[in-house]
Formats: sequence, structure tokens, C-alpha cells
Amino acid sequence: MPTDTRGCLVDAATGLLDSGGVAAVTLREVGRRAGVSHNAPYKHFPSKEALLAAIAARELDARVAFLRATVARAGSPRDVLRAALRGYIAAARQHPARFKLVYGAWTTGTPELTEAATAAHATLIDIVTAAQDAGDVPAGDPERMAALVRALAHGAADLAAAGHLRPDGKGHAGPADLVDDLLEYLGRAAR
Amino acid sequence: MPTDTRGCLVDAATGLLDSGGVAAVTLREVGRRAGVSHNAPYKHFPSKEALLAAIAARELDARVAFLRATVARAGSPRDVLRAALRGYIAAARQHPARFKLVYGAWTTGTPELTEAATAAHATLIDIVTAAQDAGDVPAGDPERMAALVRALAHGAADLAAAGHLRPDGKGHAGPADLVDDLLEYLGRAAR
DNA sequence: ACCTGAACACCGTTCAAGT
DNA sequence: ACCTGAACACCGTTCAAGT
Repeated sequence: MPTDTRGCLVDAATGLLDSGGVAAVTLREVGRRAGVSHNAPYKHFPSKEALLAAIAARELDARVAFLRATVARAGSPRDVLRAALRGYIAAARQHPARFKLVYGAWTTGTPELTEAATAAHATLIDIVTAAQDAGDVPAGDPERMAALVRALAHGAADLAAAGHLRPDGKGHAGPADLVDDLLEYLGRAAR
Repeated sequence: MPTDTRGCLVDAATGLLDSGGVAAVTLREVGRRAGVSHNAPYKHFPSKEALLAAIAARELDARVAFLRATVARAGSPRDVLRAALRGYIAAARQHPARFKLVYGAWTTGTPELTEAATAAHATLIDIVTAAQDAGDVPAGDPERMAALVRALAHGAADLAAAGHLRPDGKGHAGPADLVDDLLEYLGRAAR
């Protein structure tokens, strides 16, 4: 809980985002929770969009820290890749609104946001390259392979968040199961 | 261009959705374009959400029709599956706002919407099963395999729509390329 | 440098009437 | 059965002041 107004505003906005979705993030309510007037935010952010971008940047920084910690734990390359993708899915389930914000379209492309995204991308490429070198995943352009596994994790997380993965089916495949399936097939294809 | 007011309202709302995203869909502007007052929509839909759900239902019906037409063209099971997934991606690129509406969370679960979703799901299961029988895709629970390929197509389309697939990389893998890659690896894993 | 209060133009929704 | 116009409570943003 930071003492500066700017940090309080971001905290208040994040709380509203988590509890009621992006529609619940109102500058008036943000100001109310932060104990300032309804347009004090304009002294710290040029627009509501910029405030939301600040939340996204903070969240993306946490994602990068998680990815790097996963690499540092140094299991087998395949386990690291699995943990990275499962972390992606876990984050989406835990804070769906933040997930949609971070991986949705950015109308406000702040530098800190693109910087964090680049770092996350680079770390994933490293993880994928290591898995390829270990023979756990087919060889080829690591950027393209990273895009493949990321798209699968993203799609599984997004469909699950929207309730379109029907956990009622007897297959009851959750998003994490789909990640496991993909890694299994990639492992077979690599042989 | 239908003559009945309800159809005109859905048409007007779809036009606004396509040109300016969901935020541009305003009941007041919808009424203006349809030539009625700003709250005439309430005589046909209980809320703005219900009007959006009507757009989603219409779009999902078109998706089901496309899937069935793809099956009816009767190429090889693998080509049918590829065409189905590419159609998913093409629809997302052509009308991104409709895509987000159809595959986002439905706060209003109208019967026509869930019915169309069930039909689309069943058709995809058939396509996947045929591909499995032909040996183009690994065997196993078809529902689970359908969830896998659907998650990949969805994630690739969504990331591309949000601009997170970076077409600048030398790998320049577009969403359709990722679908092709997945089918290639699934084909190898099936052997 | 940071904040407040009033104001503006918009929005979804409701309601009392109108035909 | 369908539509209108006024009204209500809300919103993002701007602006003239205040310290």
C-alpha cells in the first residue's frame, strides 16, 4: 500500500478491476477509494486508458518475474516450458480481467508496456530454444515454435475464462490439460 | 436490409460494432441509424446486452453454416479440418469485434446462442473424428482433441487481433501458419 | 506541483403518455 | 403492440480556481 497518490490510484483501480471487470473501473470510484476527488487521477494520468495501461504494465512485470524465476529453478527444459505455460494459464484464471487487459489490444502503447512485453517474449524464446535443444520439442525457428505454444496457452486460457471449454464433457479437459496434450504431441513429433 | 424494426436495429448495431468496436454500439446511435427513437430498442430487447447477444447469435449461425458447408465440400479429412480452423481465423480477422463478442463471456445466455454454440461444437467434433479415423491426427477422446485444435486457432486469432503476434519477426508466422504447424505436428505424432 | 468543485456532453434505463 | 419525449443517475473529460 504505497503512500503516494499515483500508487494508491493504481491500487484502487486494480481492486475494482479484479472485483467487477474493466467496466467497474470508474475514475470517480477510483478517486473515492483513493481518498481524492473524482478527477485527481488526471494529475497523474492523461486519461483513463493510461491508468489501465499502468495496471497492465505492472501485471506484465510480474509475468516476466515469474518466467525468470521458472527458468532459474532449472528443471528439465520440458518441465520449465510446461511450468511457463501453466503459469500463463494460472494467471488468467486467477485474475481474468487483468489477463484480458494485458493481452487485449492496447490502444495506449506506453513504452514501459512494450518493454515488459519484449522481455517476456525473449524469455519464452529462451525456454523454447532449450526445449528444442533437449529434443523435447521439434526443431525449427524458435520464434515460430514459441508463437505456437503461446497461442495454445492463450486460447485455452481465454476459452476457459469465457466458459467455452465446457468442463461438463466426460473428457473434462481443462486448459492445463490441453497444454500437457500439446507438449506430449510435440514430444512425439520431435522423435 | 429487413423491413421490420427489430432487424433494422440488429443491422444498425452490427454496423456500429464493425466500424468502432463494442464501445461504439450505443442504443442512442442504433436508434438514430434505424430511424427510431433512442429507446425504441427496449420494445424489442430487454437490454443492450440482449441486443448484442442477438448479433452474436446471428454471427454464430453463420459460423455453423460455414462449418457444414466445409464438411459438405468433402475434401480429405485433414483438409476439411484445416479449412475449418482457417475459417475460424479468417472470421476473426475480418470482423474482430464480432469475434470478441461471440467468443467472449456471455453475460446474457440466450437459448438461441447456446443452441448455435452446441451445433458448432458438434460439427467440429465430427470433423476431428474423421481426421482421427483417417490417421491424420492422433487417436483419443475426440472432444479433447477438438478442444486442443480449437484453443490453438482461438489463441492465434486473438493474439493476432490484439497485435501480439508480431508479424515483424523473420519467422513472420501469421495465425494461419500456426494452424498449419499444429496440423503438421499432430500428423507426425499420429504415425 | 497537486488538488477541488462546477460544468459539459454523453450514456443506459425508466416512465408516463400517445397511436 | 409499438413508439415517443422527458427525466434520472451515471460516466469521462475540461476548466477555472484554490494551496
